[in-house]
Amino acid sequence: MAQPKYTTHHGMVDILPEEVRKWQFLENLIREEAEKFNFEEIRTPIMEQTELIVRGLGQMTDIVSKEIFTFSRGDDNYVLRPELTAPVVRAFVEHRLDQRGGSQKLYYIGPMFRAERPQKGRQRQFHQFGVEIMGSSDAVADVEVIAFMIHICNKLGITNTTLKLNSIGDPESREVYKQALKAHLKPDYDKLSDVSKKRYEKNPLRILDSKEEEDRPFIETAPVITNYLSEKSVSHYNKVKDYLGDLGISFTEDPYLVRGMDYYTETAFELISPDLGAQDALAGGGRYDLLVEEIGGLPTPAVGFAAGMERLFIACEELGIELGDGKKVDVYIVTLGDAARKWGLAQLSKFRDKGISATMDYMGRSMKAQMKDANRENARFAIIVGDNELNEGKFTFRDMKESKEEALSFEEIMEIIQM
RNA sequence: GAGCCCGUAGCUCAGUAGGUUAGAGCGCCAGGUUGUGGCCCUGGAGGCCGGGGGUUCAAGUCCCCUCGGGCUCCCCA
Repeated sequence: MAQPKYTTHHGMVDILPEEVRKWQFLENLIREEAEKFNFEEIRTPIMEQTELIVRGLGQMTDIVSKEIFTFSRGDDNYVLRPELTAPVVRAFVEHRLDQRGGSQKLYYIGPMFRAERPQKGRQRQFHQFGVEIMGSSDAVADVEVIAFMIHICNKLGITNTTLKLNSIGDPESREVYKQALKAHLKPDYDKLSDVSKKRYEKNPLRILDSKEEEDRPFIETAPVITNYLSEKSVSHYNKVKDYLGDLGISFTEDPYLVRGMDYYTETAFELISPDLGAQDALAGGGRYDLLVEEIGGLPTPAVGFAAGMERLFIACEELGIELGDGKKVDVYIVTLGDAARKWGLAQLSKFRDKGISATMDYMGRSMKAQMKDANRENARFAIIVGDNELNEGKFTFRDMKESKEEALSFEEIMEIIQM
């Protein structure tokens, strides 16, 4: 096919009507279930101040250093939001949501932007939903967040996932661990893979995540972060595991699980699916007890997660799960001649006023073509109108599924459809 | 930023060792049924074979460049 003159930007996709049905289904599900958990929706702008994202996620993170879309206008620096935790925290601080009392339970759905090379389960504009609980340091909050994440997957029918769990403690103990890890790797530095060498100074924790075969022996013998946690961190982590057990949520402890944003503390988790290909994380999250203060608010512990909506669709697809219904309409008015056409147009609003969906042909086509169209639109009923019907006040009312029809007055037709 | 694979109708794809006006199925439009869908039959529209250059008497088919897409590494949802 000749390439069209105008196309979407690289990594950005149109969502066409058939697909939108799935999206609406998922969005509705998320909203319904979030309400059951007593989360409230929050919506923030697509663009934020660049400084917020840089400070929030960390200057050295991959997202900030190479994946954000930024531009400026006058003195203002804009960034297309790459995630929503930092913006939600910004809103929390800006509007003093802490003053509403108690802990704040928020959820969100919307597009995010990262300038990466697209591949399966990865786009430059993609969609996430997620929740944030702000103000509680209790392990109950961690577990509710995780429970909601799993709950949505279960509702969709995605049950073959693995919950990976870890605690990365507080910054102080993490720093101690980092030094211990580097000390462990130093003698064998030359044998490490190239990527791991680069990470050695920049972000040694990520070496634990390495998929390179040559790093294996050194990772296996490496010290484990769990042994470097403070008493408080250990206690918190144990409670999380305990409560998860009470809820019957199984998990796999992964002491090598390290997440990408600097703001994470204590609990870290990921939900992995075997159906996603290389990008196997359906959702991920954790605690960020220091972020609110970092952004200028009062010290406020918080925990949250984000899930990739496109990835949920991929998982559903692989599992053969169909989301949403096909298109359909209650009534299709088939008209013959100008008078019938005029009449049909006027009746449409009468149906719609009663909550009945109705449509008709806009192209002045033959009756056969209109019937074909009614079939394609999945109409439940067709009303056929010509001069005869108009004169007699009786219309041909056809049940498309049953292939039965009879002559009825408009009032009788209304009555039947409303049943 | 690096690597691998792929670009023929709206969609899924055929196109023989390079050789006359480029094909199929589905979809779309119309007719077969002078006022009736889903099945069937017939016909039609729709392709500068992603674009440019080269080799050749001849290129969808071979070579180079370029654009676009997919997947992978890195990293993340």
